[in-house]
Amino acid sequence: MHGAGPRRRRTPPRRAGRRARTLVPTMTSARVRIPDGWPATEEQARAVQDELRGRVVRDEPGPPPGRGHVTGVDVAYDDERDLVAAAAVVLDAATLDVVAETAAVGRVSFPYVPGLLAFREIPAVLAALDALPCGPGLVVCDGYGLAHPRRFGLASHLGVLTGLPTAGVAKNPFTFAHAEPGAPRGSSSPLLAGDEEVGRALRTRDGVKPVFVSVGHRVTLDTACAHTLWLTPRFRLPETTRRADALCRRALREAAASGDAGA
DNA sequence: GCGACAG
DNA sequence: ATCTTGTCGC
Repeated sequence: MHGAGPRRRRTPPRRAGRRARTLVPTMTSARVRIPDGWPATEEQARAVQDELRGRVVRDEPGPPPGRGHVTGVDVAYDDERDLVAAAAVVLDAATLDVVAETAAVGRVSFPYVPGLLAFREIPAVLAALDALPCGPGLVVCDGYGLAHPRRFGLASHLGVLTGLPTAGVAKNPFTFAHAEPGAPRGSSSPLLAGDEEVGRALRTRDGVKPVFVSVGHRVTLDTACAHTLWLTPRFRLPETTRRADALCRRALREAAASGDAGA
C-alpha cells in the first residue's frame, strides 16, 4: 500500500453543532514500482495497447458531477536525474476542497514517445493512487483517453488497469482536428479523427483557448465534459489537474533536493 | 522521405 | 514535460 515515506493524518477536534470535517487533508507518500512485464520497447508498448483496448468500458454513463470524490493525477519529470514524481489529489466534488493527496517518487520507466505517454506516466500514477486512504471516484488525467492514434490513451489505459472511471482533459489537440468552439464558457466542438468524434474541444472560460476532453473508462463524453465544466469555476484547467500538477512538481523538487532517487 | 506529435 | 525574467492584471 504505502511506501517507506512519511505518513500523516490529522483530524480536528469535533465541535458541538458543527459537522466533523477533516480540515487538514491526509497526505501520504509512496515509491514508484515498475510493474512486472512493463514493456521495454515501443513495439511491445503498442502491442500492449492493442491487447488492452478491447477492455475499455464505454456503455456506462459514469458518476454524476458535483457529488462524491473526483481525483486529479499528474506527473513531473527530471530526466537529468532520472526522477519521476506523480501526484493524486482527491477533491470533494461538491466543494472542490482537498480531501486527500498522495505523491509517489521513483525512476523514469519509459521515454516520451507521442502515442505512448501512458507507459511513461502510469507506473508513478498507480503508486500514487494505491497510497490513497479513500476511494478516488472519477479520475481526471492530464492527457487523452479515446483521442489517441490507437484509441487507447493514458486515461483509457489507467482506467483499464484500475477499473476506475477515468477521463482525459488535455491542453493541446494532439493530431486531431476541431472547429473553433463558440466564445462563451461551455461551448464545444467535436474533436475529429477523420469523421470519427474522439473527443471534444470544450471552452471552460469565456474567450480562452479550450481544453480537449476525451473518454477514458466507464464514462460517456457528455459526463466527462460535465465534470470538466464543474471543475473549472475559475480557471481554464480543472482544479483536479491544477492541484495534482502543483503537488507532483513540489514532490519532484523535494526529491531532487534530498538526492532521493526513490528506489 | 519529411514533418507533426498528449506530457 | 522542461529551460526561464519580467510583466500585465485581478
